Amino acid sequence: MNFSKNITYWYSNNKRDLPWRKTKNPYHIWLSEIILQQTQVNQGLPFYEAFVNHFPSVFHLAEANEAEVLKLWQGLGYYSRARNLHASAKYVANELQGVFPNNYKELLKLKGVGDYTASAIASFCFNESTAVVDGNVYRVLSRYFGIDTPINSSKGSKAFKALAQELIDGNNPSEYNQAIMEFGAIQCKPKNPDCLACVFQDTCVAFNENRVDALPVKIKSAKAKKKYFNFLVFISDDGKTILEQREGKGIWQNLYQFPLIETPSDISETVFQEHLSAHSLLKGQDYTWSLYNKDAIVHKLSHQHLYTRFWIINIKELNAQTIPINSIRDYAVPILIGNFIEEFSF
DNA sequence: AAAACGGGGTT
DNA sequence: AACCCAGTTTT
Repeated sequence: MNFSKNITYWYSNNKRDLPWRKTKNPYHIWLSEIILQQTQVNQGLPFYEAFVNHFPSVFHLAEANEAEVLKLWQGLGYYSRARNLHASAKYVANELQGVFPNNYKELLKLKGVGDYTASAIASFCFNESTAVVDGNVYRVLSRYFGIDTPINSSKGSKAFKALAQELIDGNNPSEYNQAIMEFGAIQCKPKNPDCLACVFQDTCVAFNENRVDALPVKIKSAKAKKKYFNFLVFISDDGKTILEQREGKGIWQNLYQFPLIETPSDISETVFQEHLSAHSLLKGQDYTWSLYNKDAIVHKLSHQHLYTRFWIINIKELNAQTIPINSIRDYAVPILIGNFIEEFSF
């Protein structure tokens, strides 16, 4: 029994029952793969159901507004995935008459579809023998073969892709690709893998050399930078507030937020008062304000730690583009804002 | 080659 | 606090 046969057999006995495993429809597989990028199955599952229900076909998705797509994506993170998903849906619907590309090379042309996702769709839907290499595959291969090349180096990504491609079962690339990922997800886990009940115990290099905990090797990323966000939650006497759409580069592109004052460090109420006095929206206006959260809310992204304060500003009238507070839940917002909206009694 | 890009779960 | 997740794109 070789590696591929063994792992495919393990899969047939241990795989989870997941909705995208009941279909070969490339639209559904594509949706699931984009949603699952850097996202655990349990987190992605409800979003997959929501997208399939809300957009039953690629044409429904293509005809939606980006705002609607972002709203449904709210809370899942990496919002470029949603923007690229929508752009690619338009491309498939309008340029390809709704017919998905049926091979790795053409799939790679879709925005948001890289090497992993193109390989996944090509193999799952069209039985093309292209190996997937995701975080699970890196872990399983580095341990089984005892490879300590950093998985996130360019040398490593090429080497592991080549190895995976050598190992793929050409007779059943779909099952094999899913098998090695599932094996990594539920048995050859990052921490406390179940080596004592592993079918590869005899031949796993890491297990036999006691190097399981040392593999895979990964180059450490830079520490997260701290940022200081002050959100201005305006409340007018006639029930309105202000939401602004984020634009340009950076986090949360095209999502909405309360007007933001970013400062180089955490600020006191005294310093905040100075910012407010200089604010264009409030020139010559009567208003009262209060700080919602005495301790900064720390919102942790992979590369930034956001120290956040919400400042409530009551004002008679707003001379700016406003929205009715009772429609605030229609807008796609970062979960940091969404949590505040749910928590705060307007 | 390195950094940017979210949010949630585990250890 | 560090690490990980069915990665991709930009710098």
